[in-house]
Amino acid sequence: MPVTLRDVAQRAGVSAMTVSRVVNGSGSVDAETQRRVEEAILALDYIPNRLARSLVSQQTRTIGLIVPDVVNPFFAPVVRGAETTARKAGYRVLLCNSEGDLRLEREYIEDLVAHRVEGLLLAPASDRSRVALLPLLKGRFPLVLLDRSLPDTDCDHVISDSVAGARRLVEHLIAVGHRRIAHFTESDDVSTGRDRLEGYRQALEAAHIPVSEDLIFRTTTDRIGGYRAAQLMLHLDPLPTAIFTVNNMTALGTMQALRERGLKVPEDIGLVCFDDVEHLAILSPFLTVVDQPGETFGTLGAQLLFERISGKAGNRSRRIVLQADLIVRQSCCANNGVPAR
Amino acid sequence: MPVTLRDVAQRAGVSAMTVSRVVNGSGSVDAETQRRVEEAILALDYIPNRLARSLVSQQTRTIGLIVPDVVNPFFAPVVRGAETTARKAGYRVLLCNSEGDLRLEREYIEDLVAHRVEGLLLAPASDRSRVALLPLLKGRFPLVLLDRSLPDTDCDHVISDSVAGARRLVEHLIAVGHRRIAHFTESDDVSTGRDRLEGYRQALEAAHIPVSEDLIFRTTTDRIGGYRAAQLMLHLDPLPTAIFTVNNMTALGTMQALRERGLKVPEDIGLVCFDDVEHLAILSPFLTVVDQPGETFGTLGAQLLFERISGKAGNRSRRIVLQADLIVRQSCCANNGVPAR
DNA sequence: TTGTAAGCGTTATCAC
DNA sequence: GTGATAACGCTTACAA
Repeated sequence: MPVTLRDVAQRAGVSAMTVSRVVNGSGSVDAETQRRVEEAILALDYIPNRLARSLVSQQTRTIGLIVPDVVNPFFAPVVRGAETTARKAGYRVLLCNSEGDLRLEREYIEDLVAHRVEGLLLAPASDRSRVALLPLLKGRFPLVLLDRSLPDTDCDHVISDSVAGARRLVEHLIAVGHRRIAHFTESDDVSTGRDRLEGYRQALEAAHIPVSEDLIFRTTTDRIGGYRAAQLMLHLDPLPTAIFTVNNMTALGTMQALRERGLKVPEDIGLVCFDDVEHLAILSPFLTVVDQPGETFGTLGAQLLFERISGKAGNRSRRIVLQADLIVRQSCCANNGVPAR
Repeated sequence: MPVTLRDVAQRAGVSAMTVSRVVNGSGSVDAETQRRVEEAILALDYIPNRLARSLVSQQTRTIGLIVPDVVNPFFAPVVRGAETTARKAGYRVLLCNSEGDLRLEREYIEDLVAHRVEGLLLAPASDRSRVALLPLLKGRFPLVLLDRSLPDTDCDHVISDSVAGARRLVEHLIAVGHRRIAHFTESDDVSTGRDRLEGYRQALEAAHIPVSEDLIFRTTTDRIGGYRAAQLMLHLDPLPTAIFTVNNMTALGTMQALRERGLKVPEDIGLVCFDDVEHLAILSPFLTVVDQPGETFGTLGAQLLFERISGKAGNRSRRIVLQADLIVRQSCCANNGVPAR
């Protein structure tokens, strides 16, 4: 139903090829002919069919970007960074929300490949995302992993140093006097979760504080997960004096549960987490966090990807580890002393 | 370079058509042949080229969704609602971030049309978005506007009742004793801004409070905008006792400026806004807001669009106006009395 | 049940 | 400077 090249050609009294040349500014066209063609294009509101174009040119100038949650304040800047970089390179981005769901993620991956995107940026839902990537890996499809790495998977990465970040966060808690520190983490099949748990252990061990499995709660990395973990934790006696949650949303849910119990942060219990909570610091400038440079994840990820796409990347896979910055605010009793338990 | 139907056909020792039939489950294929073809598909990791498919079938089963800011807590659920509904209908969504930029928005519109999306959901950047839509409107292209309407534009809409919402918000302020109420709004070419200003006026006039242009500040609807408007407002003497901001991000920026001046909400000054601030209420349960049902915007918008696409919609354009709910918290001195000025 | 031919809308190539 | 032709990967229509 839409207007095609032929329609324009017919109206301008020329061949399809001439119209194509005018549209693409390729080849040379007589000035008068060009004028007639342009007139026809405008009159008919002709917009070239990219499907056909891509089919023949064998390039879509499109990349895919899959994240577990566009809405999460951490991923939002990642998306922005990737999109900006892609635009500058003349590429568009197909953005997909996997909702952390493996099946949905797999569907999106196939979908994007079916669309013949030239590369894929993926923040995988979990280690098990690997299965869906196997065919791509085998075919050396341009692929860059963001935020989370995959075991036994040799491909480009942009991640941050979760071990060091978590360690510093917990060291900070210890430095201000905490010794009974709970950790809310996710199931064992997400690299960031594993690494942050490792950082937690390292910090405790370095301070000769025994690591108690009773203080480690497995949960989902959303608000509900934080809420549930906190509820479980509240049964402990004595209560921990501080909590380290695996990410921002988990911290929010935790806050909610603590609030409902009448516990105040940081007076009654300390709270720190990974990922800053954009905007939130303005309303409640107290959560001490490890802030990851989201936009940089997107920017660098896209850059790596374009190097792959253009074949400039070589055979070895690159691994970029970004620094995660500690932002100390007041959520851990740094100023008021640790509650006695 | 990717594997094609022919490659599979060759490997399975059949014609391309047979492979096509197996892939699509259309026509009838001998069980043994089918097995061989499936084996070949698996062995080669064949994924059908959707570009080619769409080109011949003349349908992409794809819709476009353009919002000014995926990250904004209001639009996030809109996106989710639209995506879920689309998926159920067997469609995928191309999600684009216009950043409120008219040029970018226009590029995305053309891009999506070039992609031959079958319909478009658009939360327009401003009244001037209309220009880019003219060709679509003329061609009766399936289009549904979200959140914001466009002047002199006859097409399907899902908006909320900004006039009534704003009126109720300001009536509430008045009811608890405020009379000197500032309003931070956007430039005049966004329908929601206009409507909320209108609601503000109506509420004041109904209470026989003169509308003072000095109390109305035009700004951008992001955090920076709120911050700047608040800084200007702080020069007023006497200060207003309450502020009504056009949306959530503006309120955040306003908070920031007030905080820097040592003004507390709601003790020193009241603050209410449109749009709830997801998650935020947990940390700081005090902002009184008009909450718009974001997800419903997306869901209904997509439904309207699919009715258009399938031709079930008829000629007249539909206009859905959603109720905007007042959520009273404690940001307007309801409990503590209005500061004397 | 299976294969052949034509064509979707565009561009690359090579004549004219 | 311009146009015919083939091809991109696939499906519809028809033939065997």
